[in-house]
Amino acid sequence: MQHSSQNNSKEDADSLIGNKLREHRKELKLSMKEVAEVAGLSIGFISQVERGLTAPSLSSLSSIAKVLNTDISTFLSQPEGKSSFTRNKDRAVYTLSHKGLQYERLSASFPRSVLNSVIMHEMPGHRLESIKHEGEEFFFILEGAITVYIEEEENILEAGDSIHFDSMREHSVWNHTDNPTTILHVCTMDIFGDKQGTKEIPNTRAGRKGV
Amino acid sequence: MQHSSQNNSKEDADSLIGNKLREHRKELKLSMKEVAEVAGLSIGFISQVERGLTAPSLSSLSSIAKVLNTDISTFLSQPEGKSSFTRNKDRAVYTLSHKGLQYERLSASFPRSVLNSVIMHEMPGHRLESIKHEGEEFFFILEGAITVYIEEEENILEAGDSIHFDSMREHSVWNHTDNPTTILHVCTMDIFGDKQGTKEIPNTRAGRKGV
DNA sequence: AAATAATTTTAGTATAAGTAAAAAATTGAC
DNA sequence: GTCAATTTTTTACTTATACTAAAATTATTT
Repeated sequence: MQHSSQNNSKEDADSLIGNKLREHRKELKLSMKEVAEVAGLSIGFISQVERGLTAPSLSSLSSIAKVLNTDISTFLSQPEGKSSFTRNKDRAVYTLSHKGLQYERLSASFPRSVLNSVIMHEMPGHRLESIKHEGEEFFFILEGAITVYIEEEENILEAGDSIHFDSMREHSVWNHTDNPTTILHVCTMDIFGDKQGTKEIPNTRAGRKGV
Repeated sequence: MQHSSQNNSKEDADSLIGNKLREHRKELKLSMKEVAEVAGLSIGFISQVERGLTAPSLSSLSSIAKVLNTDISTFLSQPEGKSSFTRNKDRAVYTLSHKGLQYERLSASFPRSVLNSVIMHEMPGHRLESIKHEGEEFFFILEGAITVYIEEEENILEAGDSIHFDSMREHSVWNHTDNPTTILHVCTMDIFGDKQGTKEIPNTRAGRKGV
C-alpha cells in the first residue's frame, strides 16, 4: 500500500536534506565532482540527492557528510521557535534537595531547541555528583569560584572564567570556597525534561516535520 | 570471532544503531510486532535492523524512531570531545571592522560540538545588523545595557538579564546607552567557521542568508 | 565564440531494503 | 515438566530504489 495522500513529509524531508547538503558544499567551495570522488559516489547521484530526487542510504549520506567535514546529524532535523526573555530580578528560584543548590531557569523550550541555561547558586562546600551524558556543557562563573573536575582534569574557575566540554566526559563540580558561587550554565541536554513528548504523544498541533 | 578487524566501521555503525533501537524499544516495553505495525514495516525486518544485519533506509529509520517517540538523530553518532578552559584575563580580544565591537572567544571546537560562545564588548551607539540564520541564540548581559530586537519585539536588557531565541527570527542588537556593554553570547551557529572544512576565517560578518 | 568546467537528465542494473512464512526460541500457565 | 501462546530469528524470495555511466544541458571563463 503506497499511500501518497498526506505523505509529502517524506519528500519534503529529502529535499530538505538535499538543500542542506548543497549549502554545505557551496560553503566549502567544492564541486559535485570533488565530493563524488572523495565519497566514492557518482556525480549524477550527488546531483539527485541535492535536489531531493532520491534519498541516499545512511552509509552514502555518511560518506558525503564526511567529505563535508560534518556528520549525518547536521542534515537531519531543524529548529523553529520563539524566544524567552528573563529579568534579573523576577526569575523564580528553584531550590534542590540538599539545599546546597539553587536554580534560576533562563532558557525557553521551543520545538527543536537544544540550548538550556540556568543560573546555579552553589553553596560553600556543596558538591555535584559526577556524571556523564550526551551533549555539551558550558560554564561561566559570575561570582565566587569553583572547582570543576573533568575526568582527570581539575580546573579552578574564578569569576569571569569559563569552561566548555563534552558532557560524555565524566564531570563534577565542587564549591571549595567559603562563599556561594554563582554559575551561568548552558548545555545541550534536556535538563528540564520538557523537550520531547515524554510518554504520551504530544499534541498534534505543530506537526513534526518527518525526518 | 566473526570479523575482528577494526575497519568495518559501516557494519559497526549499523549494529550500533540496532542496539540503540532495541534499547529504546525495550524501555518502552514494546514488542517488535507493535513497532512493526505502527511503523508500517515487517516484524522480521525490525529484527534484522536491530541486529545490524541490514541497514534501514532513512525513511524507515524515521518511521521507527517516531514509534519510539524520538527522532533519527538519537540513533546516529555520538559525540566525543575535549574541553576548553579560558581565564578571564588571558583571553585574546578580536576587534572587528568598525571597531564598535570586540570579541573574546570562550568555547572550544571539538568534533560535533554545537555550542559557540563569546563575550562581546559593544561600544555605545554600535548596532549589529539585522540577520536571521539557523540555530538558537542566548544572551546574558554582564555589564551595561542593550536593546535586542527580535522581529517586532524590542527588548531592553540590563546587567543580569537574559534572552533566548530562535535565530531564524530576524534579530539585531543596539547599544543604546552611553557606555560599553558586555554580553555573554552563546549560540549553536558556527560563528568561528572552524567546525567544518577549516577554510579561511570567515569575513568578520557572521553568516547571513538571503538578505 | 569556442572551450572548459559544472550540473542535470536519461536509461539501465545490481544491490539491498523489505516481505511473508516457517523455524526456533522465550515466556508463562497449569 | 509439557503444552500453548507469544516473541524473535531465520530463510527464501521479490521489488523498489540507490546508484552508475554517459549523453545532454547549462553555467563559466577566456
